[in-house]
Amino acid sequence: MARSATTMRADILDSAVRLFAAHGFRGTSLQDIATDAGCSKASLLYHFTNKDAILTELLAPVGPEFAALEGRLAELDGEEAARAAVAGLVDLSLRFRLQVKILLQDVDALINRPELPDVDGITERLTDALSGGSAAPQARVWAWMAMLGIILTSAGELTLPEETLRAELTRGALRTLGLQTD
Amino acid sequence: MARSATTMRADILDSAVRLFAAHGFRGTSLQDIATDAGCSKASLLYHFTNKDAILTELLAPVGPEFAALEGRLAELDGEEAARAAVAGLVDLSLRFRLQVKILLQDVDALINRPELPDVDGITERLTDALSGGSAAPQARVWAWMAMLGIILTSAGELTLPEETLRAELTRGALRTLGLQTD
DNA sequence: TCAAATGTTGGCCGATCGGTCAGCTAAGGT
DNA sequence: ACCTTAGCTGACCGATCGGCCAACATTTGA
Repeated sequence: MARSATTMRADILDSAVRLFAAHGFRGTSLQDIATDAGCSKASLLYHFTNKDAILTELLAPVGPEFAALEGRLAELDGEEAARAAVAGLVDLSLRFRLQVKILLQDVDALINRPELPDVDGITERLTDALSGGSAAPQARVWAWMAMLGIILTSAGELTLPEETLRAELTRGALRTLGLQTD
Repeated sequence: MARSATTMRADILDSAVRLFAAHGFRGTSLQDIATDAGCSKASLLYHFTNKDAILTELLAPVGPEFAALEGRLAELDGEEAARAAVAGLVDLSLRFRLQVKILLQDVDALINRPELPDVDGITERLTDALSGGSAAPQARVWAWMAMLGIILTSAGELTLPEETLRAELTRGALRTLGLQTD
């Protein structure tokens, strides 16, 4: 018992989220995760029932956060809703960089999994909120939604400090939607 | 000899580009492509030396197009270069929807393949062109570059006519970059 | 002190992957 | 009629995948 069960699970999830984000879910083997986490492949499957369970658990915190954002947006209308949606999405994307990347790049492998966040539904409702602030057509909103998640793809390459990145993402989003920036 | 060699190769590439775009390179097996193209797996490997060769060939037309765009941009400066870069990228992304999606989502599987377009280098030079028109910081340009490619991900879901999509993508890009729109 | 519980591992399994090969069919030239 | 060639295929191969299990190590509590 080198590490406690809690520590071991955390280490495995830490390795998995980095590797899934870098090489994709299908491009990462259990052996890859085990090597990175410093244990055997069999040990992974003692702490997690299977590979999918690892993915499900590391994405678990994201679902409720999106749901909470949707709840907040439901009470707003028009431009106010759109600005809140931008702020919320920028915040979530920065706080869950790797998870958002996984959600986007492996969306095909994740679709139709009831235990995971309903990406399509979430996207649809957020699109409604973003469109509320202007007559921004479908394509413009879609474009910005996609942009937000994918820019974090280049996590390692973007050397900007987090606050600068947050400000630029917010400004770019508002501009794309046709809303005034400070 | 059901189909001529030329027809067969074209059919295989047509199946492959759709399946790679939908399920990823790693998520598509040779058997999947063969079934879709209506032939045996062995027949694929008669027409193409291996799975990589299929990928290389269906991406082949994209590289020269990007290179040509870079060439045109090299003769321009400042805002003029940025506007030309936007127009060129929108055009390429619309004309090579599926290929662009593959390039983005499977970038990890494609990196360091000398026979394929140098994604990193292309991105870097286009980023320079886009930045030329304004003081647009790194993050804003990156964000829009990513957006452009990924929006085409939702090819099937976006029901907008191509001309509307082209206009909206162009307008959104110019706005994000802080350039005036018509 | 010694089980019982917890954590860990090497070795193994069936499935699937990309890729090979001998051999089949059909068309074309002579 | 015959042979060559191009096109195509079922069967098979080695490698790798996710997952399972018996056995072993370590800690814990009575």
